[in-house]
Amino acid sequence: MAQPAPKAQHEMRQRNLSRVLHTLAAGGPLSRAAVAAEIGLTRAAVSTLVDELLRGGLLVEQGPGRSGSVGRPGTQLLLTDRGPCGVGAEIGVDHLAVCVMDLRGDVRVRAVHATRNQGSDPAVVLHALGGMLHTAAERAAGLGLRPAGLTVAVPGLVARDSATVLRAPNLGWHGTDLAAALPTDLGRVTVENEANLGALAELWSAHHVPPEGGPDSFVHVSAEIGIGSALVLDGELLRGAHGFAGELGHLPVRPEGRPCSCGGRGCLETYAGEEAVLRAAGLEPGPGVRLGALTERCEAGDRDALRAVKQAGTALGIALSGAVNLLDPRQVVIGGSLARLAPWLLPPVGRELARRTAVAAGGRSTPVPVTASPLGPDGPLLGAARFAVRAALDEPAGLLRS
Amino acid sequence: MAQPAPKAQHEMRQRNLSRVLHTLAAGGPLSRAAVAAEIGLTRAAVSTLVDELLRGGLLVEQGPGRSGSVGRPGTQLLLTDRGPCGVGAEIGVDHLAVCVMDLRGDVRVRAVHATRNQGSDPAVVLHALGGMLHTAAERAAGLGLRPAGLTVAVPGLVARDSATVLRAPNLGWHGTDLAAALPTDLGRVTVENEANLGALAELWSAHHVPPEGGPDSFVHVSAEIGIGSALVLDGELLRGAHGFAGELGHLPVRPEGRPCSCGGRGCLETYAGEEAVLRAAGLEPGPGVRLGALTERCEAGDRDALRAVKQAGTALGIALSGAVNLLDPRQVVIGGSLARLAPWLLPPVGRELARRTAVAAGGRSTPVPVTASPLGPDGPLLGAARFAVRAALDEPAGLLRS
DNA sequence: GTATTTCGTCATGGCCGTTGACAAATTAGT
DNA sequence: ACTAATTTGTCAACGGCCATGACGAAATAC
Repeated sequence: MAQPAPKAQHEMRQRNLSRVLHTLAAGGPLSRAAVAAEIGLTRAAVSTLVDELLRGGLLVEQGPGRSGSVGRPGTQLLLTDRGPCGVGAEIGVDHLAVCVMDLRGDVRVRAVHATRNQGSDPAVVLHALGGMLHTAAERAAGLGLRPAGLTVAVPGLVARDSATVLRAPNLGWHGTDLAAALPTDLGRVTVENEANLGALAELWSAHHVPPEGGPDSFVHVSAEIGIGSALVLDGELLRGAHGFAGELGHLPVRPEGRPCSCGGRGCLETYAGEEAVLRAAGLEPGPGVRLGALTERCEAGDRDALRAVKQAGTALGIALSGAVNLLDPRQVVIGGSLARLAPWLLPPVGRELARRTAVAAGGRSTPVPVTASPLGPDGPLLGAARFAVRAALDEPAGLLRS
Repeated sequence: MAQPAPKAQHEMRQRNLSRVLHTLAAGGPLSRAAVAAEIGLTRAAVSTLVDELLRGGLLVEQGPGRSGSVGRPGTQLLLTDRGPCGVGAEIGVDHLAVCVMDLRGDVRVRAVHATRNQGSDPAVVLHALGGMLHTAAERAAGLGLRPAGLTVAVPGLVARDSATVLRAPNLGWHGTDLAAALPTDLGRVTVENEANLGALAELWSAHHVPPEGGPDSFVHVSAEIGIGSALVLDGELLRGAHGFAGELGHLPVRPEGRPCSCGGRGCLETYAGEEAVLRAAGLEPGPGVRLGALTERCEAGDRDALRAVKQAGTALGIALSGAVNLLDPRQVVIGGSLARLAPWLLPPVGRELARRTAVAAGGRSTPVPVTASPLGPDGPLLGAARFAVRAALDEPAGLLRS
């Protein structure tokens, strides 16, 4: 009674419109007939859907395209590069970043500011971010783009309402409602953990080829100051009952080992966290001394650095073998700023995984492949923007102009 | 062209029929109006759906029911206790079991045979099981029930096709196609890991109350000879990319500890597996000497037994804290034959979890609750039967008679 | 140049949920 | 006891949406 009963028919139409959009987003230019074959509707039905999307300005027609096969060539359909777009933002420990992505997935506007956000006042940071978003939106408007949604990547735990930062120790924020403090003219605001968005960027990126049978599953490891991970299982991000899933950094690696700030003992973070690794390499952690410095030393062949990374890799491998035994993912992806350490990190990780999962997981002959994400540190920002784009494609009704 | 294009309209109808059935399965007797309110359709639409299901013999009307509120009382609808039913079977290490469940979820026929299946010939065991299924189906027919599907619980890894047992070390089976070797007159045959079915039984059982906001997430621990677990995340069972998810027994607990049969070191199984615990308690593992014997000693206050269980609980707690940090479940459930050890197992498990996850998981004040499943060793069999029932309810088209 | 194949469109039809109204059955109030 | 109010289940009319089948259009194959 309260709400006017969701009309199952309209829902079906919306879903089919959305399926056309997603099919074109995934498969490049396609003809109506190809779309129909892909989503299992008839050509006639797809025609009406496409007409509606063309009139709404979400699709454009390219002239007849392919030849090489018999029959009349189809008119190629493409998502527009004008009109609605997604906006992504990233609040890092030492930078702010913003980018605007059109429906095709191309980044059209991008800006980064180096700032020091550790222990900062949320209001100040969010004001600065708001300014960046404002100028980015203006530049987008110059390209004929209008923002349809904003997604913000933060290095911390986000409540399941996707609006409030519960705990971001590296920023010093607790219980900050970002959605309320950011511009309202960019559409719905979604806040998400940066590791999660990095994993989604990996899942949705063009280089990522899903396995033959259905959606992918992988563990995506990243490291800002702590060690985080994101779990993509059957093509879906696992957020956890409270939104805390993926705390790889606190998997016990040596149960009675070093005490950890979390109150436990022997957590992965105390062996492979940034601070621990830097110390092991003989570097004094501090502002400016981050993983980048370690990477340089490794590239230079510094023995202490190499040894420290190897030890961290071993610890990471032990924790990951737990995750692999538990989740049976198709692969493990090293992303974020850790990706740059991959040349030295992957061998020990792979070694531990091979030791500890080969037979356990049912005698599979080849252990889980471990790869480094080519997106590297760009993952969270790109993932945020694409998250906004996909959210827009999910609701065509709100996008159709006129 | 090959297949006649799935008609999206029929699919909608099927889904709505199924939603009516599931609503009644979950919510006991309801009126048409109540069903309509529950699934968000109009009363008129639900009326046509219900008529179809009544004519098909899947529902029955009870006389007008509730009073106590104003207005005309609705005629109560109920799933039939005749007609289609689900069949569950369990192949254990030392028993075979079969049960028949009607659409309401009531067990109507049940049979257990003690047999020794360790290292057995699959053909012999499956022949015996086939005989039990045959007599169970006959008894079901006497009650007016006709089997609509069979689900088999096995203590081993099952391929993602849900038909083939890849590896069941306790039975000594490898690559056995069960679906092909069982009676074909019981409907579609599904094979599933017993731990997974135990977890689903827990998820679907009447005593299980889902959290206010959406579906539940939990880790369900069980132990046949090895230590297995099943992961229910957001109301869905996680099977893993190869069907091997939940191998809790091979999480590293002491990375350089005891060598494990899997080739790794310090796996949970080497500390908390049945054989390890029995030895630690001073019992010689062997046929007939199983966890039951240990339970008796604990009940009798045997110090060695109590100490062994406590140590196992500590190891289990360490492994589980890894799982909890990674997955952020709403609770941990101890099921299967382990449930009987719960009085002695839960304290050390809870202690380790409290130490190692309290702050890590974002400062939540109360650690994850750990409970014992009241279903105990019945879980897998009941889960199998209910799995078959739910599969039937998912496809009303195949159930409607005449 | 004709046959074949494929594409996109059109008119028709069927299915299905909604809308709005109505009779039936019960409770609340006088 | 009688009326008003409320809720239930049903019916007829309506509208939306996809399927069907046929058609012209545009390319290739022989």
